[in-house]
Amino acid sequence: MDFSKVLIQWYLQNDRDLPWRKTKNPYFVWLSEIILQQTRVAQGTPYYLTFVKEFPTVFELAEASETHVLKLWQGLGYYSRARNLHFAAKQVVNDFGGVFPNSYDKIIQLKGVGDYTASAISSICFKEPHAVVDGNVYRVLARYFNMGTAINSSKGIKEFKALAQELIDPTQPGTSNQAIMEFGALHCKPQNPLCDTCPLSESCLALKHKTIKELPFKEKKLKIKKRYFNYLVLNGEQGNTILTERKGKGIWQGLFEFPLIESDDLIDAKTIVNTKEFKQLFSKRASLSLFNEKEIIHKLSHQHLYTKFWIVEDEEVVKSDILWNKIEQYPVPILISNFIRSFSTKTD
DNA sequence: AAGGCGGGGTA
DNA sequence: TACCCAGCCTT
Repeated sequence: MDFSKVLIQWYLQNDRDLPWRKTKNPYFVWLSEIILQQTRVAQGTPYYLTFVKEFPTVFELAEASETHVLKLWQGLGYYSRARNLHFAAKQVVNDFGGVFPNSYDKIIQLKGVGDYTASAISSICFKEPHAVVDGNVYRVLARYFNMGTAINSSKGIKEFKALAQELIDPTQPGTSNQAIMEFGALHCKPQNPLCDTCPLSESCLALKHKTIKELPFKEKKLKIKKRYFNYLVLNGEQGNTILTERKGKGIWQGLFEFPLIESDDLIDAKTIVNTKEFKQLFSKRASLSLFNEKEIIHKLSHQHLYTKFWIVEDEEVVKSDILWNKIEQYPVPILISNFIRSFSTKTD
């Protein structure tokens, strides 16, 4: 039995019961694929259920506000996915007449859809023989064929895609694609793969050459940057505070946060009070107190945020129209969400 | 071709 | 701590 046949056989006996597998509606499959990009099934599943319920068709999603979409996405990370999802819903309505595109070439025109996602949707929903190559596929192929090519090099990307394309079962591309991914997720795992009970162990070259632990190979590691965030949290007498929306490039675009002063290093209250930003927002009689003695280190995949929350009391503050009891309407990063929870707990 | 983009699970 | 997760976009 050849490679794909073995995996499909394994898949039919071991597949998980996941909500998006109950449908071939491309809108739902698309939702699941975007949500699951760089995201574990366990983390993404509740978000999928929320989105399906809130936006039963692409029309509801297209007509929603971006803030609403981001609010439902809050906590899932990689927020450009949510903005692109919303944009793509409008593409489906405006460019495709509200009918979800039915081929790889059309699907990949949607914002936020690359080769992987277009291959997944077109194979699962429309039986087009496009092989998916996600993190699971890289791992399974690198090990089974003992391939040392870096999976994050342009050479590796082409090589693995071509190999996956050769191996796919063209008579059932959707099942074939899901089989190799599910096998990578559950059996040929990153750490401690289950080689003892592997249906491919007889012919797995990495197992034979004892290179399982080295594969798949990835080039270099990214360097983590340190940043220092000082949030100015107005604790207004009228139950009011200030939030601002992050715009432009960088992290958390479209999400809300308290007024932020970023510095090159840890700074004290006196330094903050003397900044232009602080003087613009608050009066001279404003008082400042540190909420967290030890800075909170919020870790993103590419930067560490050393964060202090400063509580500001100011009777004469001018621009403050956000009410604490409405603050949950705004999409905020987890860092801010965690603070709001501990702050409101403390002041209750 | 390289860098940016979250948050959480696992060992 | 280090790695990785149903990747994509911008420069």
